Amino acid sequence: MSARKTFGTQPCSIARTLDVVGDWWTLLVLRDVFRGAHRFDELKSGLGIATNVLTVRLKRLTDAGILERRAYQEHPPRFEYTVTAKGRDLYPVLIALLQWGDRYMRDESDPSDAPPRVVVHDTCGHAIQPAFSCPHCRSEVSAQNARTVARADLPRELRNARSARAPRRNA
Amino acid sequence: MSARKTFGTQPCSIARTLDVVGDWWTLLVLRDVFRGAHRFDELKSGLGIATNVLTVRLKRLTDAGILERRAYQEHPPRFEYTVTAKGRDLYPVLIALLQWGDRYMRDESDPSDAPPRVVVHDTCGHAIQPAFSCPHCRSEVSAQNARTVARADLPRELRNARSARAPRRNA
DNA sequence: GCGGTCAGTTGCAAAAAGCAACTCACCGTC
DNA sequence: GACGGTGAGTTGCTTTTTGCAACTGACCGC
Repeated sequence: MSARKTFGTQPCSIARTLDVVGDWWTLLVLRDVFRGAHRFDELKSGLGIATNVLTVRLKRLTDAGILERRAYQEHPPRFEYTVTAKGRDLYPVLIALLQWGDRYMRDESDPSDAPPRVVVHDTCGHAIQPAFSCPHCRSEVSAQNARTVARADLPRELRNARSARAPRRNA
Repeated sequence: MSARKTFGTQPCSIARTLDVVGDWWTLLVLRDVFRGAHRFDELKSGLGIATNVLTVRLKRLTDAGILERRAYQEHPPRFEYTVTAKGRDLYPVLIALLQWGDRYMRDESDPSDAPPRVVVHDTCGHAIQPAFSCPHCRSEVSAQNARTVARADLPRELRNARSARAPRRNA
């Protein structure tokens, strides 16, 4: 019947997020917007994506409030796409994918196949490898020392994470 | 012609990673394996995924070295799927998706729609919201204060990030 | 020997993706 | 002032992928 199921109704934030950005192209479109490609044609030629697919992706992303579509001239109408605050907050997802790919998806037989992109932290000016860390004890968080549990299973006094506060305007 | 393009040939770690885990189902399968679902049937009924699609996804993930397929009994042959070290390192991707969904994908009109899962850090025992931080200056990394640049564009003395060292066996 | 469980396979219909060609409104230029 | 080029798509057609349902095959308990 349907060629895709919706995950949006699942009571799980991962499923709901994937419902919006979980397909092959969407995150790559976002990656290029982060890198400064804002126009339809830039995205098209940079990604090698079919125009009809790009049209649909851009519409979905703007409908979801992740991108913003703005006319930068009127005659003829021309548009540019920029990330909203909501879209900016997807940056960690891209960083996480980047780091995993850097570690595992390189061609080991090709010595020239170094990761071509590095993350630069403006605050301190260094090329870095950001890592998830615990705001409480500041040590690194990985699948080895963390797990997710149903909120209901947590002892009441440990439910101190204000998970999902209202969308922040800045930072 | 083809209904999907391969990103694996792009010289970009994000693209290469999405080539493996970038579709609608793969990361959800992985999520459930992290949560302790290891058998075909558990995954099937937990996800509501079609069996043929699950078969293909599990095969892709084991071929990619992200999951491991092990017979847990011989007669009749029964298998279980567990994450490898490579698969475990995808945990940050799921965390990143979880946190974004917690912030943006809740139903604001439904007060009972709290995020049902929280991350617990075994090391300190607290429910936490892990954040990407810079190992150098320890401040939070976001799209606001970081960007990716082509490695070649970096001043030589700042190329101090050993990005993508060989796969670690532990931690 | 009957129903139940596990781990799939097979077959078919519907949706999505790829590709190529086309549109429409302008803009610069020869 | 016709000619080519650019930006942002739309349309049409074909190939893949997904969803769904039904079926298989080996065993197990009763």
